[in-house]
Amino acid sequence: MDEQPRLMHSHAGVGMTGHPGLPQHMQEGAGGADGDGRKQDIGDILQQIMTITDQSLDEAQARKHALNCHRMKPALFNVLCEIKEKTVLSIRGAQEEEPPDAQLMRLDNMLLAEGVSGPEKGGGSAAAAAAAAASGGAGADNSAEHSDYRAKLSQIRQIYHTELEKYEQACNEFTTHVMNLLREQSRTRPISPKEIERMVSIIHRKFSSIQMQLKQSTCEAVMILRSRFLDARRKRRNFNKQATEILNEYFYSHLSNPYPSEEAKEELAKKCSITVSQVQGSHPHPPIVCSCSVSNWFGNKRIRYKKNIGKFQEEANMYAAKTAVNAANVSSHGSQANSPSTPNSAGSAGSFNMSNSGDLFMSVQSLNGDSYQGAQVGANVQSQVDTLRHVISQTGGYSDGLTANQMYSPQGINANGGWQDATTPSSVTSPTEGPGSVHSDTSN
DNA sequence: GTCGATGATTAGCA
DNA sequence: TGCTAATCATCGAC
Repeated sequence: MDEQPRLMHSHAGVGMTGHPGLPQHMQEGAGGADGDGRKQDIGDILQQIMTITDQSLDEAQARKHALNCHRMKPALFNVLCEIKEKTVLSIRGAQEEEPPDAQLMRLDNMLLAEGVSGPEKGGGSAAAAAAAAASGGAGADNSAEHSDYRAKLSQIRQIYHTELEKYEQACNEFTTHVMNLLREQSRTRPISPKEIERMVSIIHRKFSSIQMQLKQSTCEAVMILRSRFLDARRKRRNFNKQATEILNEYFYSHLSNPYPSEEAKEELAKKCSITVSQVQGSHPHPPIVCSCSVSNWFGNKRIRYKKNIGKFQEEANMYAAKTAVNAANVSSHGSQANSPSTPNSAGSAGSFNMSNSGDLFMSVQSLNGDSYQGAQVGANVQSQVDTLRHVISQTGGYSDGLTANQMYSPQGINANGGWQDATTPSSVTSPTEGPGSVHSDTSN
């Protein structure tokens, strides 16, 4: 392998005036007595090179060896190298000078930031932290999501490193192979060490472009994972039946003013087990159990109820009855169960008690009321109203305020399309204030 | 795949 | 700041 440089150097500087490394007898031009003979030598060598492929392997090997040992070989090698250098390589060289790849740097930075490359971060990546912050802290369900995220990220990281290792190994192997091949080839072809170096750098570039693809794919995978995780909060999860029932109970029992206070919302959220995964992302203070979804729910409910009262009538009816029955039960047990506080009122939990009866009355009455817009009151409503009246009269003694002749506005919605007293919903006097509030509600 | 229901988001308003 | 209204996007039944 090292024979070539040695051969080259052994002839270098021997009588060279023009081409370095070219023996003097080759530089003396066509003139002179032995000029023709030298031309003949070169011609012979070239001829042998040209016909080398036509020969058998053994013959070619022998020729090759003869050529390698030929006294003119180093000089010829140098000349060819020089010519090659001046033509092909100079063109190549101009293209090879590239600035450091900005995209590769970006990818590297991103992988580092995501914790895929570089030292492994104990708690996952910055993305995980950001995701945690975005989803409102460390809820129980979130920790599971985080661990899931971390596990997947770690998987990506592992794949990335395995692949990277493979690429590096393949790159080294291929480089060594090519270098060996070129060195071997340089015995018979004009391949200078410089060109070998250049070839190595070309190989490295090719491999780094493959590496960049790997990095790009990894970044994409991380982005997908991250977006999936971060957008999880955006995904809609239906509340379970129980939660919906609790919210509906509250809504229909506060129909005149379905604007729960913050405390009531939080209480409802707790009761409904509405978790941070259902938190509206824009809210700055999401507690572990958050009322934001409750706000959403009430907002949606109010709108949808108002838009299509008739459609919700049956539901209203059902919850009114349910609430009345609950109230009856509470009363019969001689205790006042607590329910989530009505707007800005002393709150209570558990099934909704008689404090809500004012709304219930209104709801029930409105089922029967002439002014009820679009109410499709079924034939059973009247009997239900009677039953409820009976129940309510037993529980709270509010029957005084409840007469079938009373006119109620459509479920508390005024002529302007808004709820009565809904201009300042959260500060409105609650119907829970007592029997008086029933009148105040119903008077609307 | 369609469609209604429904939770979430957004702009605009008071 | 909280509400309404419109809209988006997803779920779940069919």
